[in-house]
Amino acid sequence: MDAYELITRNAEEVVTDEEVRELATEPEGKRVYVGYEPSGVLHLGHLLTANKLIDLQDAGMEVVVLLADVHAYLNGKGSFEEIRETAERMQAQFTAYGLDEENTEFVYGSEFQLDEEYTLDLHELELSTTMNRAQRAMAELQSGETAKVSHLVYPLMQALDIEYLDLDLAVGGLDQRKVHMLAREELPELGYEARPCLHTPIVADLTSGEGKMSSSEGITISMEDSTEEVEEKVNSAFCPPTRDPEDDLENPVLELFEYHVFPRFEEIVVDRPEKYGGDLTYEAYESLAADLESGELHPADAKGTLASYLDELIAPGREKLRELRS
RNA sequence: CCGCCCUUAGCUCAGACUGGUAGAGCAGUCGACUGUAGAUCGACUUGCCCCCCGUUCAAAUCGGGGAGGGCGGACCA
Repeated sequence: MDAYELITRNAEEVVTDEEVRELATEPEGKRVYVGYEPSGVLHLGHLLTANKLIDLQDAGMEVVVLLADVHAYLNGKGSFEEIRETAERMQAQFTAYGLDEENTEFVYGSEFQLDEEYTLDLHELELSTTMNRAQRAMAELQSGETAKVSHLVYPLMQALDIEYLDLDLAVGGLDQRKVHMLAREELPELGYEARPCLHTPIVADLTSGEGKMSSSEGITISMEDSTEEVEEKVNSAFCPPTRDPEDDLENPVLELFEYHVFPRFEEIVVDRPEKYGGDLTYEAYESLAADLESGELHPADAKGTLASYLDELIAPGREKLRELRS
């Protein structure tokens, strides 16, 4: 797999392709980032972008993880002390998950977002951005919630972070695209360079298969789930025996294979009783999806396999969490 | 500062005028059927009715006070 392919695999959107191709010609030392509001326990949503960071790391890029404590504060997530505590746990889980500790720079937002220069740039952005635009860019706002001033400042800071962290590429879920577009539009106004960005897909809800829904509602698998809980959750997932369900629905089991399992394992073995045909081995998502479609692979076997690989992925983080808590 | 509206199940809301301690839909849980899930049947669960005080035999409901949330208050139309 060449650098461009590795950088963009499983990406839902790349803005712009030309700019990212340019980065891919010389990925070494290029700085990329994802910002996360500190959370005590990582879930699949976090891990999806983390997978992309691992890809980028493998491509030779320098990964920056922003532990966005100031953003969390602006979003009403508690005191700085509480937020810092969860941020520390988050960092530990990321490294347990597989982000290379040597080559990952973990940065707290408060380390630079309170500096005078940053603040003045922020005010300049406030001056040139309408409330309407800022609110539409604010991905972390609960639907139905009415925005506080802090919620409008939030995306503007995200835009500035891209400059202040000296990045070459911004990464995030597709829900971040409006912020990134805001950044691309506004940074040049401040005399800074617009950076390319790359968006990961939003995986469908596990139980309903509804796509593009907020990841905060519904069941998700997290670092603190036990093996049994992972099995239960995966087993209760929506999984018609096809890769392309009707009515705008997705097959979340296949999506988890595609975005979470195949990127992290060389080969996937389906442990299947002789009665149903014995074990199956896959090296690529495509062949597994095709087998599910054809009926060669039964959803129940796919689920059992998915659960065990997901469990393997979260096991180190689960262990780390247990250490931290004792 | 002033005015209006809202607050009842996890969610969206009925119920208030005509007091008798709560309902629907969705969600959820459990079965049946499928070698998974869903769909479909069948059963079931859920409540400081925002808080306090008062009236009353009796208050989600009436009166007073308070809290939280939403919207509005120049001109123009």
